[in-house]
Amino acid sequence: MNDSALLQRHALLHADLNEAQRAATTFGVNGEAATPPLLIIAGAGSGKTKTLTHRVAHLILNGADPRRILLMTFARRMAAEMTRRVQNLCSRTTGHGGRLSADYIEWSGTFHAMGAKLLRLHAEAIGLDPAFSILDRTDAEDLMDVVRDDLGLSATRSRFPRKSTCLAIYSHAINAQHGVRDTLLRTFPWCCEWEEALAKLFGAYVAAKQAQGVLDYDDLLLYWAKMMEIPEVASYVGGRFDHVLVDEYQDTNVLQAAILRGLKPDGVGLTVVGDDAQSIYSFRAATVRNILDYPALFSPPATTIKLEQNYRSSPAILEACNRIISHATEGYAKSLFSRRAPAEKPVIATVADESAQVEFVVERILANREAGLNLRDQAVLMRASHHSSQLEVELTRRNIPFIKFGGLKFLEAAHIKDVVATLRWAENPRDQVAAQRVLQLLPGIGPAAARRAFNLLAGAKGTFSALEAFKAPAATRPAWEDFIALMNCLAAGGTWNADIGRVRRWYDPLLGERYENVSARMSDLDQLERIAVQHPSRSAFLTDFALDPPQASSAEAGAPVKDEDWLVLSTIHSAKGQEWRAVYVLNVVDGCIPSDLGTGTAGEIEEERRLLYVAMTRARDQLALIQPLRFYVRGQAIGSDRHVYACRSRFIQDQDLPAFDLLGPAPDASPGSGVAPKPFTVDLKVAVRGMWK
DNA sequence: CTCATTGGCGTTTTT
DNA sequence: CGCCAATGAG
Repeated sequence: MNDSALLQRHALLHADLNEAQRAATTFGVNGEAATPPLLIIAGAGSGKTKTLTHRVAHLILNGADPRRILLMTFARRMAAEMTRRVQNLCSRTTGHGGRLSADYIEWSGTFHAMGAKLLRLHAEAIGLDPAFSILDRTDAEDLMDVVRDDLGLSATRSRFPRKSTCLAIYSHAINAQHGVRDTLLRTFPWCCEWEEALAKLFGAYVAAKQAQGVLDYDDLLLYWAKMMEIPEVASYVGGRFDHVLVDEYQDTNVLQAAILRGLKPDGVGLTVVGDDAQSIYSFRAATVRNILDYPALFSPPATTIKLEQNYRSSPAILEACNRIISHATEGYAKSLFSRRAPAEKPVIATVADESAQVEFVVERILANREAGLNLRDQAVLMRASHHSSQLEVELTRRNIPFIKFGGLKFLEAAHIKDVVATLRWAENPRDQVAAQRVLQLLPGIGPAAARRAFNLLAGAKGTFSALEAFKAPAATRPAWEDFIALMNCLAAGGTWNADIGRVRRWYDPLLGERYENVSARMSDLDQLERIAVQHPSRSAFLTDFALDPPQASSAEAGAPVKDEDWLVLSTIHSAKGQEWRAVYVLNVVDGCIPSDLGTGTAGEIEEERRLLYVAMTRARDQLALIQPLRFYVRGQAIGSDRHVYACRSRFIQDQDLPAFDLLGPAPDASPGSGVAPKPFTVDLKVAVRGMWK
């Protein structure tokens, strides 16, 4: 291809970008010269993904080697989407895919996935077992529990933090890089009295992980960061990549920032993208300071480019969103604008209670479908996963297909964990959590026997035949030989295609005895099997499955939904980066948004505000915020009707109301204006919570 | 030591 | 109410 034709094609690549997008796409790309650090502040709906993919394509078309690009995104599916789009752009521009297959961007995924890949690659050099297994959160909690028992901390006159809290504290300490004391003071003040015991527990937890050759999620970042603290290693690893690009930078934590600094100390080749107004993961120790302080990290400081034109939402919706975020205490120096045609205002719908909310949402969804809007163009968002349970019942009853993101994951269903644990134990015989789980599936074996059997194995270098020496209880004996044969066979390896089938022949009968809903669970296992065989090896499958479990749970819908069209239900957190033509936000009341668990500090409240902002900015054409006036108190006898009244979310102030159409009984209207059951407004939830103090 | 039952406690978001 | 942990019977 001659030069002018090439130029034309490149012009094509940038043709549908606005000026700021084009600047961000081409910034610093100049032949062989170094690419200085860049920060792209991308407002909601401003074409962030488009800009980032164009930038990657632009880099490649200007000679960057795709194998030397590191592209980190927030979730695995965003990574897949992005590499696909990069490939499309490249092939569209060069005429053919040529050598620019998306496979060439080998280093694309979440921080955790990239950490796992890098650590496995260098495992031997840094003293890790290359076959390390990865503990998901519940596995890590279980291990924490085992260790806590060993230390005798369970016997304290109760009150010792529960295993999930222990892990949360540990995790926060790692990710924020604070000591136990600081972490407790800042984030878990009610656990301060246990500082010493917790420190001991964490030490033992780390030792246990190392003895068993397992890493938890935090280790994937921690060991990576530790690698980067050694200058030779840092420059070796950093030298592997010419360009490092990070999406959703506002939701990274200090450990991740340290990794980036280690990779690219002078910022050359580094691009980060994010929106400080959409930072919603501080519970995971993410800090908005990362993105705010990024430019000053380098000298000269990194260049900042802002994308402020919103292509997603109608002006009416955008106007409402801008108002909501404008109340944020930290000023966000950004003003989104839209050139889309005007459209209907977003709606605040006041309804009597949660049942009426369900009714309202379902009716609207169906009306929209009648009017030509597919179910998949619509989504229902909520603060907490369980807020949609009533709605799920109703959708099922009416045969409206839906898929739910967030909340309980496929991986967390007990029967799935059973099968995966079996594979994991075969892969890593030292993995105690997996071992205990598998052994206790056998009749007659409880925690104690499982432990004895596991210890037997530890002495025998992990050959499962050692289990023959185990004096199995009478109830176990009939099944024992077969079980050993199974594990031996799995451990021998080399038969990955048949592995799951083997496990299931052994496990399926047990499943019937242990659980209800056998057929639904069986079909989950079928699905697991389908996913599994798409992976080249057991190790690849286990890693992928721990880091990126299938998002949606099929528990609800049973079997039916292989339809083309389905409605999306999602937590606001899981809705990040997505958009729909019509969006419904449930329970826009104080106590839900903001959650009454998240109103401790001013910072927490600000994050809840951003959460509402994220929810609202997902909408393209239609947005409805639903506000039930009363909630039934949970945890009371059936038939009684204790309830509490709720107020509109504090984030929507009276002066914002002109940006909305108000439906139903006027929310927070002056007393006596037709809202019969609402002669006064109080938040009884505070009083009800007080009962627990 | 296992398995079933009772009683108490707390109740978000996720890689 | 639903989960988890401690308790009691076999």
